[in-house]
Amino acid sequence: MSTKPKPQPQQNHLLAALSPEVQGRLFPYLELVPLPLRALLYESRRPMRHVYFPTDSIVSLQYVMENGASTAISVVGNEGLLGITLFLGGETTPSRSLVQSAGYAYRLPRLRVKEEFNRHGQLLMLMLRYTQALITQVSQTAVCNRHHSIDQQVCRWLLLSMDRLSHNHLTMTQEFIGNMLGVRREGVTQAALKLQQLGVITYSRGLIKVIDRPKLETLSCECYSVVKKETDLLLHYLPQRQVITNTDSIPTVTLGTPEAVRSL
Amino acid sequence: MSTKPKPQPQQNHLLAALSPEVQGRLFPYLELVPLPLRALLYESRRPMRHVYFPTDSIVSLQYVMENGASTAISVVGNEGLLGITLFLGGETTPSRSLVQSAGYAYRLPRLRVKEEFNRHGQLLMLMLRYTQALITQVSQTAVCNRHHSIDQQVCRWLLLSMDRLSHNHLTMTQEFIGNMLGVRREGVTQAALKLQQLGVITYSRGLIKVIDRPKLETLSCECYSVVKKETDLLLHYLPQRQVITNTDSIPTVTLGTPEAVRSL
DNA sequence: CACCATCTGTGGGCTACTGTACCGAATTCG
DNA sequence: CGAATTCGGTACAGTAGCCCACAGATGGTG
Repeated sequence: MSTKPKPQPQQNHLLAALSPEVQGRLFPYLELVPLPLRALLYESRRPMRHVYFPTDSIVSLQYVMENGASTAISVVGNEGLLGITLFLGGETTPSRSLVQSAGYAYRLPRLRVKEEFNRHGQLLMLMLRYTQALITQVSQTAVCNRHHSIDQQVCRWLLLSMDRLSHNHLTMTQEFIGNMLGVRREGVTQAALKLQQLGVITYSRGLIKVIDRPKLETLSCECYSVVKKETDLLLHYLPQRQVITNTDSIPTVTLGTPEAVRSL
Repeated sequence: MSTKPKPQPQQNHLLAALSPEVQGRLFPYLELVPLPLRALLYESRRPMRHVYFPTDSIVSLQYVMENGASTAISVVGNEGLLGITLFLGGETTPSRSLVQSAGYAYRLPRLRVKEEFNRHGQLLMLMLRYTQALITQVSQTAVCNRHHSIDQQVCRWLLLSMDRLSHNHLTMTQEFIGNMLGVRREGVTQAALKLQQLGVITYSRGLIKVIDRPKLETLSCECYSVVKKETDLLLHYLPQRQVITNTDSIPTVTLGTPEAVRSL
């Protein structure tokens, strides 16, 4: 606890893009929470209490069917937020939010979001833009599920996950990837074997290292680049974008409550 | 042209849900446009000029891949609108909008939408709610593409389309349904044959009649009902919902310009 | 060190869907 | 009316992914 640097709100692109004025209003209410692997941020059809802004964690939106099979419909990292439902007006969703890569997130109580939302300023605009990027991702998942091979989908998944981390390795088992893509573990094994033989990745017991990222991109289907480009377009050229320069200038308030998060 | 009743703005659920005040501001700018079968409202990645509110037409959001294969990612009828991008802030999308069932829509120039949007009132709220319903539909398409059989998906498609019409027949060929679902025409033929043998539908040369709707629902996967329930929840219990009583009390202004719409 | 749980690799049989090809029936159009 | 086009039905071989079962490998734990 003493060695690791504490994540800063600005590591989340959306929070970073807010003007100092809005940051000043909101940041005092931000609460830093650790997101352990496989924690559930939201259960499906349950009311949500916070909006989460990941700093170094990755969270998947996942739909679980009546028979228990599941599919991830999108991936959210420090480029986005969880809980769009709260400002879209629905309160709940059919999907749930599952932590796919452990890390931290800042969260904001529902009430604060709505309050800021009603000022109709930057936060609204940002959230709406992000919503569109998310829709693109969900759409492309639908397309990919229909038309592309498991091999291609594994590539897409690795790339999407990598983009949301600052290093070239992922901690996830083939079984887990299978759950996310909605395919069998054996299918993922076959895909992983091929990628390893091609010298694109190496892996062992849940630790995947990406060696040749450019090649990984060529092996993926177009779905990855469509999502990537669209997300960059919508979120990377934001007004007021702040680069993280001095990491200790902004006060963060409460330290996390793990047990509040962990529900499975 | 003389016999058919002219569609009224209130046939669109979203327009109908607006208060008289907002209606008074917006309706003078509504333009009625006919949407012929297979017209393209928006081409992918092209700027949009209007938001469309279908009255009795159905429009599909469709993604076309580099190799020409396509998949519909959602269906929009009089419960919704086309052009969410315009208020989400993105201006364009990777998907295109294709008329799936001919009819009419009212459209509003981009500028008017933004103007009304900036008032941060009902229209914003409505659009956001609809956006969430749309996300649900796209998500469920992704799930369905992954896990369900062509038979089930055809059922889902028929039901989603039926819900957006006021009668029990659909005008679409098996080839067309194949394009929408992203499967071969032959697969749709097999599914249609089964449904006909079960006495659920009859069809001939692009005209499908649904005879036993309850049975159709049981044959569909859960994806249909998830979308249906979520949409009802979000949009059917809207504040200020107006029932259409007198159809000629509200003035509509301009008559449509077909050639402006037809781009394929 | 021995054990155990977890993770990964492999094989056989099965099914749904694909690609291709062809044909008849219905409808439209010159 | 005859030709052309569209729509729907059928057949067959090929394959990707599924279900099931089992086995080897790795790493943590008592």
